[in-house]
Amino acid sequence: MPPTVTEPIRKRPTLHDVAARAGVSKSLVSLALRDSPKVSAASRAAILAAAEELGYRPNRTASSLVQQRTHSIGVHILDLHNPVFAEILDGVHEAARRHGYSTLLVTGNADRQTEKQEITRLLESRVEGLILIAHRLSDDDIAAIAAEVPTAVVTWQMDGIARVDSVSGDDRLGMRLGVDHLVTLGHRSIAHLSGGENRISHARRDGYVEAMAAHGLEPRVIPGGFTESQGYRAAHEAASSSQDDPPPTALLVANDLAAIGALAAMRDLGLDVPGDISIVGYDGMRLLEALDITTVAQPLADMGRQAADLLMERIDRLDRPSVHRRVATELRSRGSSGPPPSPRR
Amino acid sequence: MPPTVTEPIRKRPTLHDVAARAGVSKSLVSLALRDSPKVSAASRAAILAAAEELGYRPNRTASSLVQQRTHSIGVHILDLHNPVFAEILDGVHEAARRHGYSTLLVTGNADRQTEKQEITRLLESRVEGLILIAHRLSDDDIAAIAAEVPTAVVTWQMDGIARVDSVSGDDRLGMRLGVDHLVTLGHRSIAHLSGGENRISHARRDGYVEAMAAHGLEPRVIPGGFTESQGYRAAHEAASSSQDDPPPTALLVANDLAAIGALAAMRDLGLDVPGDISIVGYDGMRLLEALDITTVAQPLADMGRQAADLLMERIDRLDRPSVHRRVATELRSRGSSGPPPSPRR
DNA sequence: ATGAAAGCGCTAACAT
DNA sequence: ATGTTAGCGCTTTCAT
Repeated sequence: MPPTVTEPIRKRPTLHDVAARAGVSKSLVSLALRDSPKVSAASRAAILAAAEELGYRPNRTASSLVQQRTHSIGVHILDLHNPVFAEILDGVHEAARRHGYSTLLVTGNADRQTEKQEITRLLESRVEGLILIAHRLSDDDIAAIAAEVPTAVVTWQMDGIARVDSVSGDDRLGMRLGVDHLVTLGHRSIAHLSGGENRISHARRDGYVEAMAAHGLEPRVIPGGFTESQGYRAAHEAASSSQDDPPPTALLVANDLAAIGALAAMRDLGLDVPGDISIVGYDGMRLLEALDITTVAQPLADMGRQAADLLMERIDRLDRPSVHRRVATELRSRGSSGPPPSPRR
Repeated sequence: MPPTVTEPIRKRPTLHDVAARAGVSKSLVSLALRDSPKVSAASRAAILAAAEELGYRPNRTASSLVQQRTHSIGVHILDLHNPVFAEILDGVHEAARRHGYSTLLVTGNADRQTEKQEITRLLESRVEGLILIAHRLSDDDIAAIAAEVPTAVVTWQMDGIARVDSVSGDDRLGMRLGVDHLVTLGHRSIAHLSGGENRISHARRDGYVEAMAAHGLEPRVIPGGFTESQGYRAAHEAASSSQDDPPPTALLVANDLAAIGALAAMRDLGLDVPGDISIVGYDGMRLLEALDITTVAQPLADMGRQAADLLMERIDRLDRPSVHRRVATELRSRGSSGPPPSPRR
């Protein structure tokens, strides 16, 4: 059992208090605490002791104010419930730490209004750069933000906006990989469960339609979304055939989370995966390995790392031209995809 | 295509600049911007216009410094990869917003060292309160932190530490519910895949052992962890029988993520769930509904909400006695649990 | 090696 | 209703 602390939380000691106790000036304390070499060993020892005894804790708001630097970057995540974003964030954290920056993490939870508010908060906190891990803002919004602070966007390619860099996979190519995989397995009736009305979903949908056309196949897009439940509903709809419209033999889903939902729907419909119907997701989140679901994978942590690296570069050199980094997308074949059922009914 | 901004990022305008442009004093601008009633309509209009034209953005570090308040709380999350924590966080966010606080979100990603550093950062940023959504700190660490700032702990009951409140489910009861569920289905050989060496895992393990004893059954604990891969390994070990040690007919797993891994292991071993073996998770995260896995559920968002509410209360009344809130735990029966295979071999 | 003084951008107490 | 003034806690010249 730890000692029960009962004194009231007193006003925190300041540099002034430490200085008084160590019998030196404020300036010297400041230097000593930041390991300046021009402090004598004796003073340093006295100062460190005094700080320790008082439980001194530097005040970042004060130091940020005078330094005109916060040493922090803001990170906006679209939706913390999607593990994909946590994986991207790992890379961001790693790179930010490496560069000596701390991160201010916020989320709009997929609500555009909240998203803007949270970003405003970051700007008021004077972050030195901003990383948007997926977002719902318009190009104008982004341009306005980037006019205030260097910005890097992950999961979407940004072009022609000053001071904005971006990192993304190739969504069209990715969908092509997915379609090719299924066609190679023998599928011809492949439906796409879309991710809803946003840019990424549109790109993936377009990629799907193109790839189907390239194989001379008829596309079929079922409106869906990026969550398990939306995937569930869309998959349910896709697989419940009407008599004049036989169900597809494969579902290419807009993202991994929705693919999990799709799998659930097949189970509830009593369909075997991949025996009756194949399912392919998109993003490559870790969890899908355990779930044995085929997916079009992106190097998530690496995307975050690259975005943070680009941002740091830009903070140092504000007017470098915008760059976009395209990362490799690859198909990871697992147990949720296989040949179509042999007797087509 | 948005207008391409090319001017360099100039020094941000301050209150002083706005005041000069509007032809009034700094103080009046400050008042106007914060909707004080003692500003004339004319001045207010002029000030708002000037601020707009200059693209004025208040500086929170400055305002925090002078107000001696940050209007923010710190939130530490053990592991952003576990969707359980995102659900708890929803509740925290909701309550914090309601009380007019913003949140500073950090994660140690299950690394004790990083965890301490991140919390230190929060303290230096002068958060007015701290919420720990699972943690690996000692009671002494917590006591030291709480001596600086009001603290609320989620998922673990804290007792006897001044200025620390907590919200948790009843892990022993929860495990009892899990065991009872399986026993009622007819299971007698129920193994527990533990969550590793931490307090929560220990409590859940103890609860399991007690519940088994209450039914006169032999407990069997397999060391595991809180991740999918650890669940996978532990389940694999549990279900691969040696000849003198028949495999259990049910696995009661330390948390949901590990239960997903356990399910994967059964699939890879060619075992049917629940035909050959039943699986029950713990936490009640949303995703498990789609995956149709039985789990011992806690009201996650509500736990976060209550923790934030307690924290706000304590910020207002520092010396209120510590309180612990216990939330209801319930079994959600789904498709991963059923009767044991009839011919026991 | 150390200290005095100025000031970061803002708010608040006080004056008018 | 508006302006003046004095800091908040810190870093950073500039002296000594």
